[in-house]
Amino acid sequence: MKITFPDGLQKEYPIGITGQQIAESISHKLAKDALGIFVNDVKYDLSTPIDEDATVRIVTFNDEEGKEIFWHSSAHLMAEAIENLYPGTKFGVGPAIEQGFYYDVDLPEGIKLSNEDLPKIEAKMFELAQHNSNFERVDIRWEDAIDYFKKDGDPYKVELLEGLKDEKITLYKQGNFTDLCRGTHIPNTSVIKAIKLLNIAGAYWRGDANNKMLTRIYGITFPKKQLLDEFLTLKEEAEKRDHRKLGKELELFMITPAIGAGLPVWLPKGAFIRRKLENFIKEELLRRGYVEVITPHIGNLNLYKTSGHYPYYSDSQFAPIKVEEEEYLLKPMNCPHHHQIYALKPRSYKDLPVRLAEFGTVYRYEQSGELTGLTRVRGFTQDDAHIYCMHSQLKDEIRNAVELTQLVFKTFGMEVTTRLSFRDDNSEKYAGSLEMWEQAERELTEVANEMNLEYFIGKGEASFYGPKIDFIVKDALGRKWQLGTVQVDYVMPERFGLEYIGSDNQKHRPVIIHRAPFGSMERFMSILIEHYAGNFPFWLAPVQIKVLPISDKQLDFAIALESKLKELGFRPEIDARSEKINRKIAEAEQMKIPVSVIIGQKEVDTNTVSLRIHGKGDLGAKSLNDVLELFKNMNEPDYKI
RNA sequence: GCUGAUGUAGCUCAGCAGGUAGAGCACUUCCUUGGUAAGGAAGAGGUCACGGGUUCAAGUCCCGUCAUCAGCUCCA
Repeated sequence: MKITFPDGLQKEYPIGITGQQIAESISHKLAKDALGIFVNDVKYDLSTPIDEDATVRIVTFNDEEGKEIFWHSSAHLMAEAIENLYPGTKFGVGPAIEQGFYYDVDLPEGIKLSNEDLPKIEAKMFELAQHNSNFERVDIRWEDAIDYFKKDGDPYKVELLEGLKDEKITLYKQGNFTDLCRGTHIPNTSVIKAIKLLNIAGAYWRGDANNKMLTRIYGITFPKKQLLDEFLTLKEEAEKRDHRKLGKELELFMITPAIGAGLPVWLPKGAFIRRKLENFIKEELLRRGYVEVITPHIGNLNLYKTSGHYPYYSDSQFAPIKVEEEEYLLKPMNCPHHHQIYALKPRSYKDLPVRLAEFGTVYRYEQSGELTGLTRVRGFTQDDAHIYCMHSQLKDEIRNAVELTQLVFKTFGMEVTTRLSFRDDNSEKYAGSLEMWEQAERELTEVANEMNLEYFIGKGEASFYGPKIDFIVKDALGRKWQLGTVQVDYVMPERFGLEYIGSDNQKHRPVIIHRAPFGSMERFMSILIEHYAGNFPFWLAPVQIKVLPISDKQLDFAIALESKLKELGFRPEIDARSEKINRKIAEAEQMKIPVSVIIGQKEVDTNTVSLRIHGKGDLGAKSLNDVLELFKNMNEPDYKI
């Protein structure tokens, strides 16, 4: 039979040859590194015979799919180790994830694991890996599988099987451990050379908060010790970028229980950066025909009953405040307030689109276990706007909003993924008619396609009033967060009875776009801090230039320079202490200040300054004029070092 | 909210067989005026998260609360 390789090369092989044998026929190294094989794009074990002409692709740890197989098999190995150490453990699911794997386990009565137990499990895994156990695939009848796991006393596997009635059931066995698994797996445990269990946490069975909480153990493995070391180094580096750590070190923000959990307080330096971001967006809004409005932080509860936010999200809002028989809600959203502004007076089609923008602070009662730094908080400010337009204008307005969001990510050089967030089949979750939804989803998709956006579809990720385009970024620790969003809304215009007079002199419903390019200022800042690792570019840095006289003799010159820089609109700071220059430099570098200018007697005599750029080091003496010109250039958002 | 872990000086952390706290950095004062990542000395600084309990005695053991961290659930 004919086997075709990814490079187009074809070779003749006997029927029934396995992936492992094909690998061997190519090279010894490939045979050693091979973890699985794709046969006509279907994942096969290396030991499975191939019995017809096919296109194949052998995967190793260098391929994403190879890693997935490797880590999935590692999860089985961990399960084997756990069963060995804690007999009677019941097993849930144990998949590979982006970085490693986990297994959800239900430990025997009375046994609780903590991080201290992880090395013990690691050691057992390592020992079992050395046994060179093969992963054996067992095809089995559904009834027999049920029997097996019933006898084994594993209710979770039985429950999983209930959902697989009409499918082909396979078990995989390595050493003394057998698991219900669709595969595929690495040929042998011996390729797992480096093992690190990372952490341990609770996870509800099947992700349902009503179910029992199982113990989830996360780990990662590699075919080489060196790869593990690299992974751990990278992880350490990532932890240094954590915005909570940098926020404290650089004095950007604080969060204190004295004020309240999840209620961040901006310190002068953090507040400065945030204002810079706001001003950046404000200029864009002006250019794009938005007008700014300001609305209060609380509003009559009826407003939120009308919008549906109150009933829908009642358990994630702060309780209403009662004042003189009226109830008020700390606003969880800005939209209803903006709708009132739209509804203030009759609107003509000639006035549309009306684009109302506000940096609106909203308050949501997030579950205590959810709060993290600036990324998930109870009070935050959205760079919010609502665009009221005619249906004929909708797609252009969506495009404009998406472009603005893209401009943000481009300016800061952030990597984003784009998600079209659509409804799912649970109609109870959503307001409005199915036709409205289909239309809105179609329109969003059309714009996304016309703009050549690379996107994926998130079913069930829509808001209750409409679908959206969300922009998602990863933080330093690899967790995903939604930042910018553009949402189409046919529901709120109905609920608030919004209208405009068309050219036909009839009343019509406008469509609303909700959009926020940054999303939440707090969350955006958290990502921005991590993105720059605290090394803010010149135009954003709260302190741009550290003026460092070498001794008191240059103090006057330094003070004069500082005032001049201030006059020119820069943000300098002088270090006039009687400390050695090394010390002053060390501290300026540690505070990640973009530029230091060092002034010794040489500089005073020649009217120059010695320039030092953060991360680049000493650039030597420069004339004052050259330096000022450089600073002027650096002060632009698009300046690249 | 749930599971688990953690909470000691402004920061980073040590102390834990229960016998009323310690380091480095930061801070204050003094000395030093030094050319590209931390000069020296002295001093000051703590209701050991908070509230109960056990004990002759609690930072240390037990219970509760709050907060933080990891993950789950949720996220307009």
